[in-house]
Amino acid sequence: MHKENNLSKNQQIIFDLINKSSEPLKAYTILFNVQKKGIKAPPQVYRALDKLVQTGKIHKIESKNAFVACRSSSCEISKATAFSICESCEMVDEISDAKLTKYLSSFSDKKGTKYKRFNLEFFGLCKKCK
Amino acid sequence: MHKENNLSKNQQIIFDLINKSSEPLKAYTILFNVQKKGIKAPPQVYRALDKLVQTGKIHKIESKNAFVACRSSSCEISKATAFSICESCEMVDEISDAKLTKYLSSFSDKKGTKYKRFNLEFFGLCKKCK
DNA sequence: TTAAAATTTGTTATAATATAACACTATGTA
DNA sequence: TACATAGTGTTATATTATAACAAATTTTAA
Ligand SMILES: [Zn+2]
Ligand SMILES: [Zn+2]
Ligand SMILES: [Zn+2]
Ligand SMILES: [Zn+2]
Repeated sequence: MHKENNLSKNQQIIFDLINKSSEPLKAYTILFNVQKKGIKAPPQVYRALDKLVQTGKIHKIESKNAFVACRSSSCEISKATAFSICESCEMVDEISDAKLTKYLSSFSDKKGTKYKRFNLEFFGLCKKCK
Repeated sequence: MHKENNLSKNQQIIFDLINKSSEPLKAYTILFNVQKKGIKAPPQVYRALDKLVQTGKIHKIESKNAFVACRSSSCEISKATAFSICESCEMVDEISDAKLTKYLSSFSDKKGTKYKRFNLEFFGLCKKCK
């Protein structure tokens, strides 16, 4: 019986919470919300988050220290992430743009160096806030 | 006598330190290194950092919670920042690439929304580490 | 020049984010 | 089975960042 790509109990609880959320969740907000399910301490949350990030189920929004579920068809297990972030309402959307992904994935700097991963964060006002 | 775009004493001390550094500096590393100059507490460091970021003299590397001096001719007071980050030696370089800046500054998402600022971080191995 | 306004500083305390370390349990593999 | 790998629970602590308040300095403009 080989291992399916299944999540462990804590990983599933935390993924479900993030996946249902319409906004990025912070680690301690997550902790507070899963305490009734038996997850009581920060390391339990951070370990699950680490694993979910590694496997591309969620992403960390670095400028906010918060986490969102992956919604992209082109991020390719987190090698190529792009987000739009509203500076007014804090809403975050993952950008799925094959052309953008291709452009950045093939980018090479002035020394000709190519990179194996990127993370891009756009800031502005979302449709609702404009 | 109008205000030149000069830095205050603490701002200058902290900028000099970051500017001389060949690697990103963290806030508490900075604090430790400027204590002999009379800057004794975290708020003094964070206030100077905030101001230096606002004025585009330095940038925060979000994935590392660390700060580097601006070295770009095309970041336009931090509206368009791009960095390469070595996953082995932790080296960070600001990318100055007019074409990249132009491409991303004019990017609009599927709803036609444009953004006023972006931050891009590339990850890989630097020349030395390859 | 002088008084109000804005900025910067110094200081103490505390909030928010993240990891170390260790003992133990569950699951996958041979 | 037995070994390895991954996940869990727990306590303590490290790291990053801000709140709040008083004082000093610099800028602006009457
Ligand atoms: Zn994704
Ligand atoms: Zn908004
Ligand atoms: Zn710059
Ligand atoms: Zn390197």
